[in-house]
Formats: sequence, C-alpha cells, structure tokens
Amino acid sequence: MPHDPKLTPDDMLCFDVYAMQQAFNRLYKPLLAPLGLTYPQYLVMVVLWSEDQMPVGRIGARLGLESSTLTPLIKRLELAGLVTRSRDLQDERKVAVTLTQRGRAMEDEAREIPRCVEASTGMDSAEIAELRGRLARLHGALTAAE
Amino acid sequence: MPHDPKLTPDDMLCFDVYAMQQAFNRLYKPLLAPLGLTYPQYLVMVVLWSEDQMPVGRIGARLGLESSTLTPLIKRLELAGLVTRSRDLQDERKVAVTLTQRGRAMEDEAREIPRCVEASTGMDSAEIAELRGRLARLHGALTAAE
DNA sequence: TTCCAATATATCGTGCGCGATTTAATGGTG
DNA sequence: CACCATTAAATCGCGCACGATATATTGGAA
Repeated sequence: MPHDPKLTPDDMLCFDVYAMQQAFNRLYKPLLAPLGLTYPQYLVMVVLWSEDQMPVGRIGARLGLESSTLTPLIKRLELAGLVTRSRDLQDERKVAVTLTQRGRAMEDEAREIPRCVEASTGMDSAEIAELRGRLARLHGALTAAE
Repeated sequence: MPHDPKLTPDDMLCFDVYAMQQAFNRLYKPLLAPLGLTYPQYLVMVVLWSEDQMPVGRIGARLGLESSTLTPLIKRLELAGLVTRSRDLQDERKVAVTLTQRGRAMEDEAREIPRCVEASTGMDSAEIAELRGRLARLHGALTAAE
C-alpha cells in the first residue's frame, strides 16, 4: 500500500479559509484605521447599526463570540466613546449595549467600506452570491458535524 | 436618494469566512486535542512533515505568519518535544527547525485527520476542488488589492 | 578593511478568542 | 418563604496574530 502523497497546507481547504481570513484582515485594516476600529470591533458596530440597544449575549449570538471575548472588546468601544453599557432594568443580569451619538454618526463614515471591499474581490454580485451559498452550505455541514 | 438597506454581518462575505474559520477551529479542536496541538501548531507540523529542517522564515512564508508569531509557537513545540531549534552553520541568522523522532512519529497519529475533516464537509472531492478554486481566485484578488 | 544597508530572528505591547470559573440575578419548586 | 438550578456577564489564563522595535549576522561598497 503506497504512502499518501505528502500533504501541505496548500492542499487543505481549511488553510484556504485560514489564508482568506488573513487576507480580509489585511484588506480591512487600512479601511478601518481612520475609524480607529479593529475588524471584530467593526463587526460589533455593524450589528449595533442594524439594531441598536442589544444585550451582550445577543451580539455574541450574531457573531458567534463568547462574553469572555465581547466584554473587554465592548469596554474598549465604550472607552472610545462609541457605546454605553447599562444594566437592563427588567433583567439585571443583562447588560444593554447602546450606541452613543458618535457611534451612530460613525455609520456614515463607514458607508463606503462595503463597496470598497466588494470592489477588491474582483467578483460580480452573482459570483459572490454563488460563493457565499457554497460557504453557507459548508458551514452548515461543519457545524452539524459538531 | 434612499438609504441602503440595513447591513448585517450575515450579508457580508467576509463574515462567512470569519464564521467558517471559527467552524474549522471547533472541528479541529477535538481532533487535535489527543495530540496536544493547537490548530496553528498543527499547520506548522504539516509543513515540517512535508519537508523537514526548515528555517523559521520559510515556515512563515508558507503559512503567512511573522516571526513574532512563529518564534513563541515553535518554542512551545520544542517544549513539547516535537522539534529542535538550531542555528544554521552556513548563516547564523537563520534558525533551522527540525522534527524530533517524536515529531516525526506524530505524523502517523495524525494520518486520519484529513479524511475525518473531509468527511465532515459533506462535499465530494469535485465540489471541494471547485470551492477551493473560487477561494484561490478571491484570495488572489484580495492580495492584489493590497 | 571598515562601514553600512539588508536580512533573520527575537522581543514587546495590544487585541482577539476560547475554555473554565466566578458572581449575581432570575424563576421556579418544595 | 427558602432553596436551587438556570441564565447572563465578567474574570482569568493561555495561545495566536501583528506592528514596531531590537539584536545579530551577512554581504557588499567605499
């Protein structure tokens, strides 16, 4: 029985995804630098721009992040004056995260970013949609596999 | 001029990739736990299994990682008894990373992992190849866009 | 030969990301 | 009412990941 041909990272789907994540990070860095945001911070802001006043846990559910990741991140957003944190009066276990005026205003400053990113992909919307469909299917299979 | 419809992370290709990376990490974790490896450490081992005795910089070139990431990671592999580090005699700036006997032996223990991962994708090889092609094209476009 | 720019690695500081644990509030059940 | 499992955040420790910087070696150029 012959040995497997030597496996390299370039043969692995997971490495494509790993490298792609690196590439997106490099792409976003200069776009987000003027806003003073990191990429994960930008994701949190996107969530809040789509629906303000959310408890930490709900943001985490949207992004697949734990409170151990989000709590310090959100505290940095608070320090930057973009959000405020306040205990929910109905349920004091929850901490509601709310955009400040400055946080809301930043949505406008960030408006060009999605278009800029899309342009960098060199793909038209149909192609992007097709790729996203495949990724969604794969994501479903992987999470189903636990 | 109408406002853009509210953007959410679920509308973003970059978030698909971000979530996919999370999913792969979750998938690999239990597979790598018996070996005592993290996912980035596994990638380094894959590189060394494909070609032993490599300087730090060459490993970094393969994986897209800086010495500031690799040096501590490789020191942990050394502490685990999987590799040794030694100055290149021809060029003493370089540090050659070499598998120990235990490091080489681990290749066998890891042999089932790629098949296991492939099975979890729920895709056949043609489908995977097609997806990888699209990702490679996107990666090229993104890195070309700086 | 002496100097110097380039190269290779290491170090430092900051920010994710997660598992494990802690703390506190909630909503039942006995 | 008292008890307690559940839930929501926060905290802690560890390991990436990267930019900026430091250190040391190398290979030329003056």
